[in-house]
Amino acid sequence: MKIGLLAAKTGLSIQTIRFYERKSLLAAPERTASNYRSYSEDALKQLLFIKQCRALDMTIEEIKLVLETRANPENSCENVNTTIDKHVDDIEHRIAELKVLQETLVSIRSACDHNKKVKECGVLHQLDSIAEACSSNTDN
Amino acid sequence: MKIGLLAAKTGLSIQTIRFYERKSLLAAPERTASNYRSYSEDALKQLLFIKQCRALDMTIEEIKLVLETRANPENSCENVNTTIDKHVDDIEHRIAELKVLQETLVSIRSACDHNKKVKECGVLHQLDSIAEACSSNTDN
DNA sequence: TGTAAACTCTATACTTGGTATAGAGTCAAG
DNA sequence: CTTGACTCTATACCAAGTATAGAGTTTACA
Repeated sequence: MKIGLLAAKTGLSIQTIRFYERKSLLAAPERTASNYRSYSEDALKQLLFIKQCRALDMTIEEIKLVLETRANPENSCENVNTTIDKHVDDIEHRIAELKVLQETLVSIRSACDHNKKVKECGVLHQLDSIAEACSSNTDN
Repeated sequence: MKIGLLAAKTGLSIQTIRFYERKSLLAAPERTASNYRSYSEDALKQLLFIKQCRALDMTIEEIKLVLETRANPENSCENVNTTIDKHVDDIEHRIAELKVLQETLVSIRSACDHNKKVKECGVLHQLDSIAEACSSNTDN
C-alpha cells in the first residue's frame, strides 16, 4: 500500500510517517519503480504500535528502545518495564506541578472579580508583588 | 548594569535575556560605547514579572499581551483576566488527560510484574492489542 | 489520447522556549 | 602586557512534528 492509504489507516499524517522513517522508528519500505513508498501490513502494525506508545507520551527514543527490545522474543523485557515505570513517575510529578500551578492561578485570578482598569487590577498587582518577592530572594 | 549581573539577579540565563529581547518581551536596552547592553532597574522588574508569568506557564505571546495591557493604567484589564481564565482551563484539561494516561500506564504495567522474556511480557502484549483495537476502528 | 486532478517525491523552513557553540571584541587585575 | 572573565553577533540544535515549494507520477474522465 502507498503512503496515503497507510496514513488514512493509521490516522497519522503522511509527513509524520516519513518523519518516523527518518528517525528510524519505522524501517524504510520498498519502493515502486517510480520511487513511491510501498508498505506491508507489518508496517501498518508497527505504526499502530508506535502510535499507541506516543499516545502514552513516550518519546521517540524510548519507543525505539521498546521496539528494539521487542524485536527479540528471547530478550528480557526489563527495559520496557523500566520505561513504563519512569513514565508513571514523570506523569505523577507533572500532575503535582500542574495542581500547584492551578491553585496559584486560581488564587491570583480571585484578586480581580470584575473587569476593572489596569491600575486597579488585583491580578496584575499580584503578579507584580510575587515578582518582587522573588527579587529579594535572588540578590545573592 | 550589564547583562551578567542582570542574569544573576533574575536567575535567568544571559541567553534567555537576549532571547526575550529578540522576541520583544523586553525592550532593547541602552548600549555602552563598546556595545555592551546596559540595563536599568526597570528592566530588572520587567524581567521578574516575565519570569513570574513564565512560571505560571504563560506563553511568550500571552505575556506580551499582558505587558501591553499593563503599559496603560487606564486600560481595562479584561485581557489579563481572560488570559488567566484560559490557562486555568487549559491546565484543568491537561491534568485530566494526564490522569487518564496515568491510569492506562498503571494498568498496562500491571500486566508484567516480574522481569520476563519479551515473548511472555504482558506489557508488550497489551501495547500490541490496544494498537490492533485502534486498527479496526480506523478501517474507514 | 490528452489533460487535469490527485497523489507522491525530496528538501527545506517553521513552530516553542529556550540552550550551546564559534569566533571576535572588550575590560580588569596582576 | 598578557591572562582570564566578560560580552557581542550569528548560527545551530533540541522534540515532535507541520507546512511549503517545486518536481515528477498516476488516475479518471472526456
